[in-house]
Amino acid sequence: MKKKQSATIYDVASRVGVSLATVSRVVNGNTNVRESTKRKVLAAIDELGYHPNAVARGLASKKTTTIGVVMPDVTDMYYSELARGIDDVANMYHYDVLLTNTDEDPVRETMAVNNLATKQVDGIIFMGNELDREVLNTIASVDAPVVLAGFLTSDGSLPSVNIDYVAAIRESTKALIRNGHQRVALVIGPLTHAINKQYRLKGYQDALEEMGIDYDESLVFTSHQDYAAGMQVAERVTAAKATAAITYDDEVALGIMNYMIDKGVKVPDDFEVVTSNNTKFAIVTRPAVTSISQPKYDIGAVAMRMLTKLMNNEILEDTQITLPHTIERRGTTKNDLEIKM
Amino acid sequence: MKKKQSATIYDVASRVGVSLATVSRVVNGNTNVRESTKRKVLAAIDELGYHPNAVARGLASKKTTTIGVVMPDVTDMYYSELARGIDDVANMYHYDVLLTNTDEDPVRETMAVNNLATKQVDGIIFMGNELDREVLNTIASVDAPVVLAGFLTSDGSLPSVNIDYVAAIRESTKALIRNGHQRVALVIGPLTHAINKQYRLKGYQDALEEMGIDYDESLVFTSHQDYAAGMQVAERVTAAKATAAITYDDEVALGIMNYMIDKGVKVPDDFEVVTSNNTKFAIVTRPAVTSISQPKYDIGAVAMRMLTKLMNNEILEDTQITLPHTIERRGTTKNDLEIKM
DNA sequence: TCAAAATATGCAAACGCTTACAATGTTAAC
DNA sequence: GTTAACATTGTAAGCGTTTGCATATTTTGA
Repeated sequence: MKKKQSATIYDVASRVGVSLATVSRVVNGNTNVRESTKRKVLAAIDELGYHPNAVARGLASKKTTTIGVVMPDVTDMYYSELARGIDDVANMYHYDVLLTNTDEDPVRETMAVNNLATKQVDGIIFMGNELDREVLNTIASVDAPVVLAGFLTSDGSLPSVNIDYVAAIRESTKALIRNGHQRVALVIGPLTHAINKQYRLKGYQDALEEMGIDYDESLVFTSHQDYAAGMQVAERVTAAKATAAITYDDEVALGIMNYMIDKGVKVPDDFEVVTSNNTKFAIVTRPAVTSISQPKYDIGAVAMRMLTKLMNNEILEDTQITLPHTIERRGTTKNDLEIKM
Repeated sequence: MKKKQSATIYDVASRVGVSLATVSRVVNGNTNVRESTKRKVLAAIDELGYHPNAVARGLASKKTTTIGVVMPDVTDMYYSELARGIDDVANMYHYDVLLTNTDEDPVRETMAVNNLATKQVDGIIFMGNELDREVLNTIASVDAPVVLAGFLTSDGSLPSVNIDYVAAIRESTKALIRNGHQRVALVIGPLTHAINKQYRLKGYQDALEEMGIDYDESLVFTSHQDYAAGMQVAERVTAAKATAAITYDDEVALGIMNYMIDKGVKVPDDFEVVTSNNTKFAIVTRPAVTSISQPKYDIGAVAMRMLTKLMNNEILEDTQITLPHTIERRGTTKNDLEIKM
């Protein structure tokens, strides 16, 4: 049933009348091969339809030209855009990508990393919201470089690429306050996550302080990262008498916005919304959602580029990379929304 | 810098005082091992932190427990949901997933398949809209089973899982016609693709015929699979004096809907829209979009399940699987939209 | 108690390639 | 014509497993 067993390096060697080593050299682009024999080898390779076996190659060379990507969920726009950036530059450097969804479950994250180690990946890119202690240990025990994309640990012990979350949230919060809001809700993920507590919340608090508004804990909400959760939190936001909200996730923002619209609250006239990820979700609604614009594709791409260097044992001049962000003003904020840094 | 070289099967064998073969047997769950030695081996494995090297294993056993997934774009909701279904059942059967984005470029699709063959994947799941001749040849030359998810070839030469596109489009078209529309636009992909010409267009034509309406070619539009393209085609749809549209892609549907809304056309009062994929995009807008509901996750899951059987050399009783679809009635169609089969 | 049957274990040959190192062939300067 | 220096090619030892076959070792039945 199956096609004929593909030729091995031995087949082409014997056909040309040279040794395995020579064939291996031409396959790997080694320069020390006479032009004429190189041509003959190439011809034989072509005739036999020889394709080097990557597994054997990996065993012999200890390099698999494969990297692992562990992410919460491919189905989440934010992560899939990062993944696309990763994949594109991975291909550029001839790496393949082994993808794993974890739903942010530390157990599955640990298993994923271990599994990738077993498969001898040359490197790993890790996405999520927080690094569980156990996962961190696992990562540390793995003999492959790891870089974080789109989040970071509080101690910066692992290379990562992100935007300046503190500044991004600070700017948007201030812009909202300048728009006349005294009660701006902040909807983020669990405060047990460094990215939420030390960065997003920090940016929010900084803005309040700069604008001379007292911090009110009851305006900070925790929500899951999906549309339904947004709808739910919207009720609490309303109860807290907030007149504007900043969210960390686009789907959550849409949930909030639609809750308002469905309740007859005018957006942006009576309620303004700013979200954080600027995925396609932010532009397909009416009104479209004002958002912090993260260079998602680039975050993935840069993370992958860092990883190639690490895999190549190059020294990174900077392990904590911060990419620039902007604010995309759209219909969920009043036209006079003023963005100042 | 790097952690100590991990232990090999040899290390645990010598520690316990047994041969490689025995260790290999316990690792692989072979039953022919005395309970007492099995315990000792397991203990040694634990102490040494031994993890079998999947690459070596792959070389020796000719099985990599890895499958390849080639898809147009992870960033596309439709495909990423299929991918999630694939990934989940792949994990269930202990397979890892090698992911490749092709943007539907036949050249990249060919490269992807060849590359996966090189990496010795045990099977491949292919997504897209059409199989180019060259790609088809490449697939045929690969020594690994392939199953198509979410599309099919006209000759059914490859296993695949889909919904009944003809029926789905026929039903929605008829429902729209019953709602009083004489000019229903059909927005699909290139007619060079079997899935568009032989299935979607067919369903549309069948509906017209059954409802006694003449087929008007000028109501059939071709569009790229994204939001901006939807906006563009909307203009042509308007010019053609269509009063309703059926689209093959949710982003396209949103583009059309927003174009209408922006032009002051009331949806659904003056224009009705039905889309095909029922992704999150269809529910986050106001109005939410009526859609054919495909079991996307299941399509991926079932495709993967088929693949496991194929990889296991089991016989498939049915190679062309059709999963049931429904119609999700939402705000872009009038409430009295009547769905009949 | 012993041979035969059933279980456990070991041996060693693959698997297909990379890569030091050794060997051979060429070239060029004198 | 030599020989040193360089370019080209070959040898063979791994890489870490799996697995068919041979060799113990234990169990079973009479």
